[in-house]
Amino acid sequence: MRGAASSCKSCSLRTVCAVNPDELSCSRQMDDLILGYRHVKKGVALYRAGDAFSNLYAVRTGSYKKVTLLADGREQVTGFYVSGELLGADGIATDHYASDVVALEDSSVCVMPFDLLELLSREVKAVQHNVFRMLSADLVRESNALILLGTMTADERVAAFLLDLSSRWQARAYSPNAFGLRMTREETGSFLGLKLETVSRTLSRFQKQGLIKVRGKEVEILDFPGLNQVARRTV
Amino acid sequence: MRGAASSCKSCSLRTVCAVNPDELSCSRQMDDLILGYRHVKKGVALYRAGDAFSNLYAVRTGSYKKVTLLADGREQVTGFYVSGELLGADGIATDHYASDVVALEDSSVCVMPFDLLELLSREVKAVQHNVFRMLSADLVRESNALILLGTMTADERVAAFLLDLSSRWQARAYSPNAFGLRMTREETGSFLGLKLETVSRTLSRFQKQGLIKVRGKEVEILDFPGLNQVARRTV
DNA sequence: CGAGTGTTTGATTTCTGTCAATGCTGGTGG
DNA sequence: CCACCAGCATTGACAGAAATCAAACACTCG
Repeated sequence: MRGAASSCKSCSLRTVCAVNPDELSCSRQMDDLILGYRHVKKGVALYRAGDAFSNLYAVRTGSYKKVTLLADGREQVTGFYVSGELLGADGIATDHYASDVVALEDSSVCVMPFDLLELLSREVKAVQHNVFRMLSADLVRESNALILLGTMTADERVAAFLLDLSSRWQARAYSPNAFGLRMTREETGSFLGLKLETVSRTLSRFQKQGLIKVRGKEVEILDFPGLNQVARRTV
Repeated sequence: MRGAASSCKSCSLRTVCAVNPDELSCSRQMDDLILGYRHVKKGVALYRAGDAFSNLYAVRTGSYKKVTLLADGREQVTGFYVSGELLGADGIATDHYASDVVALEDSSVCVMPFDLLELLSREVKAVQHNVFRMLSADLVRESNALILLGTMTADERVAAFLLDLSSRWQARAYSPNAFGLRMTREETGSFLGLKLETVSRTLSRFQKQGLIKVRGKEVEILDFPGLNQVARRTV
């Protein structure tokens, strides 16, 4: 467990926090912003729906699922988050978080007290701009998820899901060809608006078609153009 | 067409712009912010995906649909917007709008140049806080739409849709019992992830069940508890 | 090594989409 | 003012995709 004294200069999220990672004056101020790290064990909630809102979080390590609950107990995974992504923005509107965020593996976050972030946003234009951009990017991400759920078939959803994961790993300098799914088939299905059996069947069929190789949670993409075609994207 | 000189004091959106509508100093500053009004004829786009981002818009009168396009030409309605609601936030992330927004009837918006909004946000804490809240509220709204598309049956979607419209009309001091749908069955279906025939059938069945009365675009809710039950909400 | 969770696969059902025909309504122009 | 037209809505019959129910299998973690 790292202390609050850790510097943002060593944080892989500097590019998230600062518009320009070379902009030292900014990242120095980010040091004031990051209260510290918080480690979250697999299966444990970073926060729960209804908790009083006070912090935004930036994923440092590991991965998380965001789960939204219905009144009748049904729940849906509304997002997966990996390093560099922002958590907690759904709490700003009502001063209470609107969802549960649970670690899919042992993970950690940077803790950013929102009042400090507001303060810093007022002082440093670049920080303000970046906070707005992060919130807006969240909106765009959710819009894309809406399209996925609203207009796509099961095949298209699974293909798009794999390609999305691939590009996110690539953006983090990991292999876009082979990666481990952190989530179960059920969680994947919940996110994609499908049942776990459908996800499993679809992955199996993709394998038969030579598009991918699956073995449990390990996935390898063998045919990107083919998968893109299934997802009906223009490469 | 009103000019830029119009005052926010006479704008129905003051409660959106200012945290506290009585806070005159704030609303005076909002006058500087609102560049002016823009009228949008039925069927005309307020902005299109890819347009350079420069303004946020607050709906003054009328109603709008937000449409997101897929690469292959398919499109989905990702939201309906009425007075007091915020448009354009999806453009912040990339400096280009990510969707089309089209007026469903002759409508108007307040134009808020984003750079001015950023400036004012840095100067006035209350404005900053409110902008964050509006963006966050957008996120929560989209999360709810995700749940609708991800876990609900056709009946539940249509019931939830009617109840959502009802509460939005009520919040604007219109009758929550009877209102006119501004959107076609096809647009409704696109938003709900259903085909227009399914929407039509479901509405007809709800009417047979005595839950609502439909006549074309006119809807009257006869049995709120019943409709809530169909939507599987806790009143 | 065993228990329990997670995954795969199969058989069947159900819901929603698709295709098709008809009807309504509001706007336009003669 | 009325008739016509085009877009929108309703309804029916049928097909198809994904859910459900069910069983067996594979990991992984004590």
